[in-house]
Amino acid sequence: MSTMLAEGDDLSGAEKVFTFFRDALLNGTLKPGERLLGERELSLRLSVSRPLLREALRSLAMLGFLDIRHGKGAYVRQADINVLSDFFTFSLAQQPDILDDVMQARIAIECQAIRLACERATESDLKRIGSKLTRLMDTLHDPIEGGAADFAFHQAIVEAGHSEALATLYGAIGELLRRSHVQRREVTVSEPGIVDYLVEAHREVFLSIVDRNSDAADRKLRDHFAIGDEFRRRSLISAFARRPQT
Amino acid sequence: MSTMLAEGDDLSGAEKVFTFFRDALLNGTLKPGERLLGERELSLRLSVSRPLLREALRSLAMLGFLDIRHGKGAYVRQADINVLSDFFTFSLAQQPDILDDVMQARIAIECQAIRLACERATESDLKRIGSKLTRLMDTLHDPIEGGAADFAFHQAIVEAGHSEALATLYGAIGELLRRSHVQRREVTVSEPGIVDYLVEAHREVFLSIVDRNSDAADRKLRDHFAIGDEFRRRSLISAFARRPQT
DNA sequence: GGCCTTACAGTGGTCTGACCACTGATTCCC
DNA sequence: GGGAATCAGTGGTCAGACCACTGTAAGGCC
Repeated sequence: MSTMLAEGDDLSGAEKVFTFFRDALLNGTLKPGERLLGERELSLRLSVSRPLLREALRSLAMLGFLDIRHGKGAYVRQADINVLSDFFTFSLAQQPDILDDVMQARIAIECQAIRLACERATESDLKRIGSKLTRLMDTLHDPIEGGAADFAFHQAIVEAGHSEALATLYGAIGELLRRSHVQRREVTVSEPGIVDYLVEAHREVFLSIVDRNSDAADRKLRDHFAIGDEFRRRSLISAFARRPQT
Repeated sequence: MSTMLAEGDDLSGAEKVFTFFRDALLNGTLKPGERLLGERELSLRLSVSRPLLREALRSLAMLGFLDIRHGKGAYVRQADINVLSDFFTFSLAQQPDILDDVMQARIAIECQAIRLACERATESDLKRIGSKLTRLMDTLHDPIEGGAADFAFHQAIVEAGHSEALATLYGAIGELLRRSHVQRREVTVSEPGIVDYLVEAHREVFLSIVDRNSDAADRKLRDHFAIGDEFRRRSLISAFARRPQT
């Protein structure tokens, strides 16, 4: 209680409230699951009106840091990654050429995660990755299912890295990746040799992890991305080449 | 029977307003730069009170979609990726022992960025990185200045990668990184050989970029991080070893 | 006595109407 | 003509009231 003291008054009201909660969340005064005081009580302590307090609270809720339930109260929530996905998806609507760039982030995260996975993956991690690989092989000719399986495979690798930070970042761009995955499959599914390649590439990546060989795994994964680009490029070319004939 | 409602219309007031604007932004009814009607006018049109409208507006502003200026009005803004930085700082800081883990994300981003930098860096990029290197060498014995210079060097590399997504993610963890940088310098500054090592390691990384050798740059950087860890570990050991003697 | 219903207190949800503070342009005085 | 005072429009803030939802405790029915 006594920790709630007014310090800098230079900020505007809403900013002041927002900052107060941000700091409280950052330095651990407020922990996930905890329940906030009532709005009336809080507005008194922070010396702001209830509507103003609500503006700040609502904003925090919108960002996923609070869960406000009618008739019960406001609860601190572990930040929700879904907000990030929404945000990415949203800003993509205004800036479509960012997708290639997101791919760079994806490579960065996965290549580091796979290194960690080589050190940290448990038996059940490996088993999970393996099962995704099986699923991938079973759905090779279905763009939608296949794309999903592909994504699941890569996601399992990231999880096997057991790094919260990497998983968080990956989750943030996950929605965008999921979308592009299916699209890409649709484009390349008819490309000759693609099926064999897909199986082989993913299998090699998987085996590198089982081998616990970080450098090899990194390299295989990097190659996989590069060759994927190449297939897509080729497929685009042939698509345009076919067009005049039809 | 009235309890059975199709999802969609049962939104509460604030949600309704928020959704209204979100849709307007998504389908292009509202374009960046455009000015919104006044709050009083808007609250009339949407049949909600001004405080309620403000809750929604403030939330949108917090997400970076609006720019509200006192005495002027609210303007639609191009979605700003930078709010992600705040978000990450929040969501990562909530998890206690995340700092070591953030380091993994840092390695992931920098190693990919340096690969891109080898391909994309301009002359002025290289010049900028070089100047940071000089600054780093001039501040070797000052933990605070030295830590800042160290961070600036690495940041310059990421920027030289010219990837919006990577730079954004790096900025997102930047705040957490900055905190640990100075700390680490304070711990290791007394370690024998550290000064020579720091100069040499950074110089090698820099030269690899100038050489446009992606693989080498990646490797050098990775080594640099690994050895930094080693120094810190050794320094911790000797710190504990000394304690009983004093 | 046990279960269902009801009433109540606490909480978020919303509204009204007022006043303050900032911005920009207009007007007025020098 | 130039600078300062003025004013209208806008967001910023406030107080107090009432509504709607939730969980619980008191009460009534079986």
